[in-house]
Amino acid sequence: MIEKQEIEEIMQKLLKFYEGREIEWSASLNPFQILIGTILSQRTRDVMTEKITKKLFEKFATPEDFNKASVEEIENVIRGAGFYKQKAKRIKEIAEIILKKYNGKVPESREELMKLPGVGAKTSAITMVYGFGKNDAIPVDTHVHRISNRIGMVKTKTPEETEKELMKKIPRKYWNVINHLFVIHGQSICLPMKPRCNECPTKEHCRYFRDCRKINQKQS
DNA sequence: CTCCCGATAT
DNA sequence: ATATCAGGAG
Repeated sequence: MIEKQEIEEIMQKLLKFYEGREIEWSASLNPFQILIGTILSQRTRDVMTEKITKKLFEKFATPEDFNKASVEEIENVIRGAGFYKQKAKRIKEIAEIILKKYNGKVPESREELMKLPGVGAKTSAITMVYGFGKNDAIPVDTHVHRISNRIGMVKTKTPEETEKELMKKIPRKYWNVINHLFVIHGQSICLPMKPRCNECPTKEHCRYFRDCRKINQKQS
């Protein structure tokens, strides 16, 4: 298992490699929009998510807008995203809860966020990090889970375990960048089925690369 | 563990 | 044709 010192090196290499590719989508959105956009992104490719969130926020922008809209109206806009019926229903419920229980403001704690329907560990963490600019959580999505296991930073079965282990091993200064960094990495190089290990800036640290080499080269 | 669920990559 | 995608609830 890889320990802290080496993790520091890996993070620095990734930061340098992806320098200049900062987050642009969250900058223009408020916490409520980050929350809704993140729900839409669940198990949905982000090219699709981007298209849909843009359309959606042109029609409805505030909790009031969503609360007034019908579930069918929301469905019609977000159709194309995975699980769109569930998401439409949950988005409307969230808008109502935020209006009535939280006075129109997105709750600024993970516990409260996770009480909302459709908001679990990952979505609440994303909202804290990108919506409120906090670094008290590590958003673990499929990319963070896959990559941290491949490299050998953790050895875990579930994203929840991964977050717990990563919080022990990753210095806090990286907590609010690791998600974005690993998502870019996971979409461009550390692909799920056919990773481009030859192009990877972390290959000399990566257990997956090492073991994969030993057996044979299936690089592209 | 299953279900939600459409779009796209392989 | 199958695997996977910025997952979460029951």
